[in-house]
Amino acid sequence: MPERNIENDLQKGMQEELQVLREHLSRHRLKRTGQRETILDVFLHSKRHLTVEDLYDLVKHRDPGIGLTTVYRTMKLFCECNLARANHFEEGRVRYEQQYKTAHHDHMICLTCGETIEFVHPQIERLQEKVAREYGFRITDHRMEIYGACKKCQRKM
Amino acid sequence: MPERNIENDLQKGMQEELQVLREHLSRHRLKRTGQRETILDVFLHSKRHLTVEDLYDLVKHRDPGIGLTTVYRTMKLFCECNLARANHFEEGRVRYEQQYKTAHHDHMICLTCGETIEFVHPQIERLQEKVAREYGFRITDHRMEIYGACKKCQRKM
DNA sequence: CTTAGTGCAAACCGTTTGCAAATGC
DNA sequence: GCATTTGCAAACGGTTTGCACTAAG
Repeated sequence: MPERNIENDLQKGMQEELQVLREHLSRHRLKRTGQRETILDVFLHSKRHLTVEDLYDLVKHRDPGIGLTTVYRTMKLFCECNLARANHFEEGRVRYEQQYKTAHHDHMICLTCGETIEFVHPQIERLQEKVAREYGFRITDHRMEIYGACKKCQRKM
Repeated sequence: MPERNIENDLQKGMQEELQVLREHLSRHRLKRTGQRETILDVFLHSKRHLTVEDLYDLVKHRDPGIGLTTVYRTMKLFCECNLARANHFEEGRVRYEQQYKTAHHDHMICLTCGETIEFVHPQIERLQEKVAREYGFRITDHRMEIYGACKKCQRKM
């Protein structure tokens, strides 16, 4: 495994996520590899809602040897340890966002510029739970997306 | 264009949808074909949330000559005239549901048996509009999906 | 030294497209 | 007749898989 300055990582405040990953790996008798930690680092320092391609391009700057397949496999792994979350918006492909210690939120997606506004509305959350209860349904996950035009794009029209 | 018993169609109560289609076609100088009306008929008589493959299999019973491509193209056409609506749930592919004169609703999807419960909650709808307003966002569409285990499947566990 | 992970190329799967033949207008 | 539609096969784009090789434990 390539050298890694862990002190540096700690300073950047990512000790917890790195630890979550390492614990998950050892608990499942999986291996700690340079690729996995590099991808985690890139993922944690990037903005939200990235495609595997996006991530791959960023990762290549750091280590050009890492393959696209590894990024696919690693993002799936991150989902398993709840470091990432896969969003299937209304395009063909998946977009990942950070999940660890990130409060639940919903999305408002501008169809003109693509901007994604995150929001939470506790009352809506409560009502969702109430509806589920009425149907005897046990929630494991939910999503809400509002599509339309953001403030800026409305002005341009 | 193949023969078609329109009286029969009328009895089945689909005159309106058929008319919507025909009007859309003539308004856009498109052509009325047997395939399109057969697919519409199958679509209207089927249950909700069908894959293009599902539809294709059903259509083949009626007219084995119809190609998969035509079903793809036709479902897109139905979406344009608001007879159908495409749902991108958390699988790779699209599922279509009837849209004409169908009230807006959200989905509760059982991850065990795949059952889809439809529901509406006016208060949630109102709150969504309110949130959008707060951000100066103009809604064109929205979706809400709750994933989990339905009543039946919980009992089995 | 055993098992898991990697990178590459090939496979996959839902969907789209190019094209020649068929059909509606 | 002219433009649109059809069905087929081939292309496409995102994702997965098989495999020989490498590296972690």
